[in-house]
Amino acid sequence: MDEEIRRLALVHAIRNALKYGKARPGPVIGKVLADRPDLKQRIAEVREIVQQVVEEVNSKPEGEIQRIAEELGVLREEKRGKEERKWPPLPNAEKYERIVTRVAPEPNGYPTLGHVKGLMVPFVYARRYGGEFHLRFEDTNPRVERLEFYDAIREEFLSITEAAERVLGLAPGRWDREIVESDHLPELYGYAEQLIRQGDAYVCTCPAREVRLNRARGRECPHRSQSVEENLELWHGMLEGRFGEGEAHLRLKTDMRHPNLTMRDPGIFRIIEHPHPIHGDRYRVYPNYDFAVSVMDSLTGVTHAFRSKEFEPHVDVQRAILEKLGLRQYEMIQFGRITVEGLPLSKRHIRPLISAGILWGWDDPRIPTLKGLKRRGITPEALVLLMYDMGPSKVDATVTMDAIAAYNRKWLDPRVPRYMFVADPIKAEIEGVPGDLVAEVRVHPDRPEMGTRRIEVPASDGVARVYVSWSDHRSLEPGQEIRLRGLANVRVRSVMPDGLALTYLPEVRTDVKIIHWAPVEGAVPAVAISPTSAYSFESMGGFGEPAMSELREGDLVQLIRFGFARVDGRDGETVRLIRSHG
RNA sequence: GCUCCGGUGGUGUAGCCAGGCCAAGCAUAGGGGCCUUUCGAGCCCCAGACCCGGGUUCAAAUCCCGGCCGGAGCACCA
Repeated sequence: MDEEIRRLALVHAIRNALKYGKARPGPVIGKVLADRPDLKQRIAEVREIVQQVVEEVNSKPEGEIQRIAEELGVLREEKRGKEERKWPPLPNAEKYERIVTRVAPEPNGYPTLGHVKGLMVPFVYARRYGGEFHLRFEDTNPRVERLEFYDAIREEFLSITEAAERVLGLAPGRWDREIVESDHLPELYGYAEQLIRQGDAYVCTCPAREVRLNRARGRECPHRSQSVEENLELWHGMLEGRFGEGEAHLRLKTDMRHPNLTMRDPGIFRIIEHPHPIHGDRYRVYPNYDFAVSVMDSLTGVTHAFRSKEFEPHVDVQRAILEKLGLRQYEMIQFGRITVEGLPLSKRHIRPLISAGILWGWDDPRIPTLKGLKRRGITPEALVLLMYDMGPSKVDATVTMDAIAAYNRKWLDPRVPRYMFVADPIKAEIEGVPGDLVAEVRVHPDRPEMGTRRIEVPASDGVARVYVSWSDHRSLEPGQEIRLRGLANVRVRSVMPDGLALTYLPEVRTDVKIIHWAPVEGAVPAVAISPTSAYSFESMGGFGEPAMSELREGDLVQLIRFGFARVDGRDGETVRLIRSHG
């Protein structure tokens, strides 16, 4: 037994010594105990043995340690995996035969980066557990919901789930079921009536201001003691239109002195006199969030419901509703929200910027709506990777545009074609060329299978003309040798304010400054728009190489020495590009 | 005010619930290098952190107590 401990200690001591030069007893004890938790009972013995072993190891010369390591087959410590730690197992997963998760957005606006977490978390878990995943529209406030948002959510969510399947290797298939909550209104009315009959809900006709005050002070109002008959009568009055909006609402009877404010007789149904995007004027009474979400989750078999953590105080309310209705309970899990540094994420911030004409619309590339990110050239794959790395954690996270760019670059770099785009072009004349020049460039430097492209630069009387960018132009000095990438080496003869005179050099050298260029003949006019903040952008005009005329809207490219960009469209001859990031 | 969460490198975070494979992981920004008739990309390397004080324990980023600082929620909205 002791021999076994000694051996284990030796392995870890050697490993520790290899890693840090000298072994320390503390970590070695830790590792021994991690391997053999049963030894915790005999901690004193273990300590002593480890102490001895570590001393022995440290007294040996390095070569000897190497030799022992080889003999024992001890390898250098490798990095350990951490993926599983970010996505911990679902609580009580074993209690359920089949895991069912859902994402439940309200169709009240265009989805943003914030929605990606709400979608990814339940989606990843459903797939991981081989369970079921639902998309449920929480459309119980017709005043703010619009039909176009249902479609926008479907569309954007689909591109995210598809990207997740590709990138994370999840089983394909978007959501297994789509549920529109408002289709279930009659059913929900039934549950409301059940609560009234049980004496667990009452119709309150106090003005909103008074209700608020009473809840804050823990005071009951007279309606609370109405009889079941009275409440049923009033409830039907609500449904039939005998009350106007704000004149009556149905409240759950719980405890007006409950320490959790949201638990003090919360409202569960209210009147909204506004046509519903799907049902028009058919209904005028709608459940509020707590009622709708808990009953629908329970009814549709959801086992693990995720929501962002500002709903935490509502857990009590929802559990109370389910309990009073005798409906099945399920796991409720909170996660932290995502914000993007320096960018407005909420509709109430974005909307005024659009009406003021500062933003071009909900797909403005400067804002983190999914439409905007897409237009900027941020791929759904990048968002999935980012969100997966962030995990389902409960802390609020602020994402920087830099981080989004880093993930996007990682995804895009090995895939997208390269083009040369010269911003703020300066005309350069190359003298002494032996004839027409031709550059044969790869579409992608590391992927020859993507093919090559010929760029021709015709010469007349020994002179060829190209554009180079202003930023390169101003850094050049007469006499300097540079290379026009893929084309030729040249020596700078003179630098004029609006031009450049170069001399052709026949030999190829790559240990000089290499710059990009575009031929004057056949150059494609282009403009690159760089988002700089939610309120501003920078626009740079220039010329691209001839092949850029074939680019179509939506194409993603890397503009050499300029950055990644997405083709936004075309204004006549001019290609309009949006620079995603560097 | 009440209730609930948090404080980990310059920045954003993982780890904490179940103390020991943590002399603390990842990303970003920074520094250095490599690649080259192709890059501002990529690849490699470096540097850098557990809010403070006390306690429990063989062992604390992790548990407990106190302090300081920050955030969120408190609708007939979701």
